[in-house]
Amino acid sequence: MNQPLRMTKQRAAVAEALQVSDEFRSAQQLHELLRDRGDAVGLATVYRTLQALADGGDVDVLRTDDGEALYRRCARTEHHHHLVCRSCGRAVEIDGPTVEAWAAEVGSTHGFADIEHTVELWGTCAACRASADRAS
Amino acid sequence: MNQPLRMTKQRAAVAEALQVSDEFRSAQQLHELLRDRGDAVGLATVYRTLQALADGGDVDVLRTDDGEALYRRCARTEHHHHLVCRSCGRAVEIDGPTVEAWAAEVGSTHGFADIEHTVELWGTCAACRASADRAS
DNA sequence: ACCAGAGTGAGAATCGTTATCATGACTCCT
DNA sequence: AGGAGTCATGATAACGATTCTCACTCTGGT
Ligand SMILES: [Mn+2]
Ligand SMILES: [Mn+2]
Ligand SMILES: [Zn+2]
Ligand SMILES: [Zn+2]
Repeated sequence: MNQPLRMTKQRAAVAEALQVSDEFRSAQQLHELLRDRGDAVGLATVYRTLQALADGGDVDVLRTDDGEALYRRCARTEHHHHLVCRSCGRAVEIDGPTVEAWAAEVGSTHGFADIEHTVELWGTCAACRASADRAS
Repeated sequence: MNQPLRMTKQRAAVAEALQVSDEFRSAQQLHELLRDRGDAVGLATVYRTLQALADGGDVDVLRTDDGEALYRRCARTEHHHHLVCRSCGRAVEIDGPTVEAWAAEVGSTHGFADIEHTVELWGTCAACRASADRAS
């Protein structure tokens, strides 16, 4: 039922690139990153691989304010949320202890089913704040 | 400094369309809706108007899982969140009493500044559930 | 009525993402 | 090793949402 999912050097390269950085990256950023590093991989393959990883729950995906998808290999595989730096993508994994229950309750209270929730925090990390100061 | 913002029949039509429905709608949906209703408005104008309304805080914007922007004129103008039906866009305005404080705290704890948060709940409303049953 | 300038809209241009499809790589069998 | 069958890749075309252009049309104030 499930395709074998072969391990190719391309897929390995994409996975590697994700391991390395702790930041959320777009498909295109990863594509460039790989090109620069020498492990050129077709853009289409980058997208395909990311999608596969996302479907398998191996990478987290979130959307920028303007709709661009960002990917990150998180340390934790269980459900969690993020505090992401708007300018560099650096992210911290966080829990919303109360949020989980609250979401489910609010949902059923209003007669909705199959509730899912989106909870992401955005901010500017200390490092980016520092370099912004330097530039002013 | 701020342009006058003239009232044209197009802007009125878009605003009207938003008043009417209680559901989150995409720019294109609104465009069609207006065309059908007789008040044809150029797609570009629909986008421009929605953007202006959003900037002015008069409509709320949220992003679909696949990045499409949805707009809704909410009853409340203060900060709030939504429980949205995945299939019809119907939405309920909700508060995340604890969430607000939690978000700010988590942010500063990790050295992030200018914290913003995204909290949206998705589900299937009772009405859509009913019509889904009927179809099976 | 008149005019300066904001607003409009058809269509071109962007841009992220997905679909095609011919070519290449891998697996398994003989 | 040789070959069939299958999955994967990648250049490129296609898409879909959104934005940009720019010539033309209104609005609002005098
Ligand atoms: Mn959660
Ligand atoms: Mn909030
Ligand atoms: Zn940063
Ligand atoms: Zn519904």
